[in-house]
Amino acid sequence: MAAATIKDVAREARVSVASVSRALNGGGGVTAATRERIHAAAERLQYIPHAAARMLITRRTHTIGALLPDLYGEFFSELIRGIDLAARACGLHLLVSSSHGGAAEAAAAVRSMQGRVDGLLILSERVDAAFLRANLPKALPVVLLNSAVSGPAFHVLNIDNHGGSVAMVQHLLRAGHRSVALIAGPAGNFDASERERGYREAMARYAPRAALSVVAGDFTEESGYRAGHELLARAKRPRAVFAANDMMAVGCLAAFKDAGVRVPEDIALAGFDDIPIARYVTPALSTVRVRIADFGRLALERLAQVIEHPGQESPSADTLGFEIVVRDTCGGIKPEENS
Amino acid sequence: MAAATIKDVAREARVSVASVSRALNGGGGVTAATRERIHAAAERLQYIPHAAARMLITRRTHTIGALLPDLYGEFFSELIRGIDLAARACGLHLLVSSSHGGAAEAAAAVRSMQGRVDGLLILSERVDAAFLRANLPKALPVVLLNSAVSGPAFHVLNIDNHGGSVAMVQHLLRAGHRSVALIAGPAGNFDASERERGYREAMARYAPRAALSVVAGDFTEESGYRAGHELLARAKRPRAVFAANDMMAVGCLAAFKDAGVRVPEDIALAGFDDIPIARYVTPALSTVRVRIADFGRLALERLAQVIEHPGQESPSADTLGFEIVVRDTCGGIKPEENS
DNA sequence: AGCCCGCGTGAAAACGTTTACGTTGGCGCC
DNA sequence: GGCGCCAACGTAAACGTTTTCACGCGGGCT
Repeated sequence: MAAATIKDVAREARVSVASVSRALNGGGGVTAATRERIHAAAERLQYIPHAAARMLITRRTHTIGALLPDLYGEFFSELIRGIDLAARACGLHLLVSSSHGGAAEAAAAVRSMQGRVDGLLILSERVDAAFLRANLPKALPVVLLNSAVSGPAFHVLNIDNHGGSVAMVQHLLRAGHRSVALIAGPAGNFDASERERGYREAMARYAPRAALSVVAGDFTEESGYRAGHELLARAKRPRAVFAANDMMAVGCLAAFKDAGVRVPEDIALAGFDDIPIARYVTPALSTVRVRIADFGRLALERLAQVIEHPGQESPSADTLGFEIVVRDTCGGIKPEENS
Repeated sequence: MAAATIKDVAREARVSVASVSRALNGGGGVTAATRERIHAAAERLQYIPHAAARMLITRRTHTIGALLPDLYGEFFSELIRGIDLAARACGLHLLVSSSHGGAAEAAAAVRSMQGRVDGLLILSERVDAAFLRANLPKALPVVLLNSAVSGPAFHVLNIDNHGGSVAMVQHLLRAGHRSVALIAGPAGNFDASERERGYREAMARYAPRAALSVVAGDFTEESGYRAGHELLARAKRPRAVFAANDMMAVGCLAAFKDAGVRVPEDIALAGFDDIPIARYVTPALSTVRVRIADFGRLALERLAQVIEHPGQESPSADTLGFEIVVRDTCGGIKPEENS
């Protein structure tokens, strides 16, 4: 017993396939009685329209693709969660594809998604304007996440990396820490470079005489752990450390603990993102909160809009706000937690 | 300029569409010279076969669907990561759908994936044998993850929840802790109940005189935090706590810290899963390691096999092994970490 | 009473592939 | 030199929808 087709339903309901299609999709053009009969027949036969056939004629897949980096850590978990929730709400399916190391892999991923999706959500360091123009059909709606690509050609949704960094560094300085070091993110990563820019700018503005101190990281806990040890080994330890994301902050915290350095008494620490575990490490991590799931939701909703009204929406670059969340690792005055 | 179709390529290469199809897909039936010409034409036109049209005739989507619970926490992040990696390796796309609260939602999700996927990976408490028989076409390959469904009807891949629990409880007892409490997972969850079963069995076997002590949780950090406080409030505190997953263990650890209870000196603690952050909390969390990404990979590879050889593979229930990872929270003798 | 309009319905084209089946041409074999 | 066979290639059907168009028919208008 192969799956029932629209023809079977038509025969069962003693109407033409056209009427079946109309009854099931478009509201109009069918008498209430026949619609009833058709629905009953469809029900009886457990009819489910063949998605591919529909895509073929409709040119709509009701699917959006998400191009992501290696899905490591809670950031992406939350991001996908937000996207997926919103997608379900919009009646869209979600096709994910991650871990394209090089531009070539990313290009392959984009190409293989061609025709399977109505639009693309892209979060990738490898992707710039040239890449997009080379690999994407003009018509395919795209929303870029945390991308350096700017200008009026593409829809972009960013986290306020720069603003968040400035605010956090400022907060650390205000809390009385004279020297603030940065554990930077991977080179070439947009978020990382923006956060570093914020750090440098805030230091220049609010602590112009303090020495800058930057140690490399790659957004993983392990790199944060290594960076923590590296900072401790330096001739003059900083009084505070700002990690460019929470995972590195968590790794760094572990390094400090291993070395017997107290946080925040000996060294203060802050992260970026406010991933769920941030509040459960000890001491609880002060961080720059960005509502990651909301970020994903917003991105998808924006994409859905663009898909719905193609060309109509003029490309815009939105930026998602942040909050400074003061917990236990950054020392100084601590207002009550704003949950 | 709409996308190029196979006809355009045929015209450009001065052959029929059939030859184009043969040249690009099947190896045989075309002269080397014409194949060359066709490839050149396809290249020139940037031809990408229309996925839907191909699906329609081929009845293969080259896509697998993953039905998951609410994607909260690192467990799912890792799981999806493993699945996605393996999918790419197999040349398959990944359609994810999460957060089906009730059976009705799950059914809707399954139905809407009908025809869009060649097979399904299902990890859901709501799904049992009856559900599957009611909502799935017989022909659709399925691999069940961590499912109570057994018997020869379905392919199942499980984590050794029971074995891991027994081993960890045994380890805690061997380390000298006389009383071990359990922070249980959500009711109705298969992993949760199996882990609880393991706890009870191990206690009965290795500490038959010790009182059992179980407090409810739901696999989130927050529930672990609450459970931690609840345990401390009890008349007689346990000497060790076994949390049914790492997230709850992390939450519980935070609760103990907040209450000034030292781990492991005052109370030992262990978790389950070995999510990435487990080693970065302080003290580092002892836990039952299951290689989550591998779990996802294995599941996908199994599904790919079933898809490739339909009906041929006889349903089997595999169980993934575990390791006890002794870090700092469980006290007692601590061998060097086996990374 | 005739006309036209609109509504419900059916027939058929179209979407872009794959593939079964013919058709050609060239070549070896008798 | 004719016969048949095989390889290369073309023709057309098929996949399951949606949608356009035509058709018939009833009723309100002039």
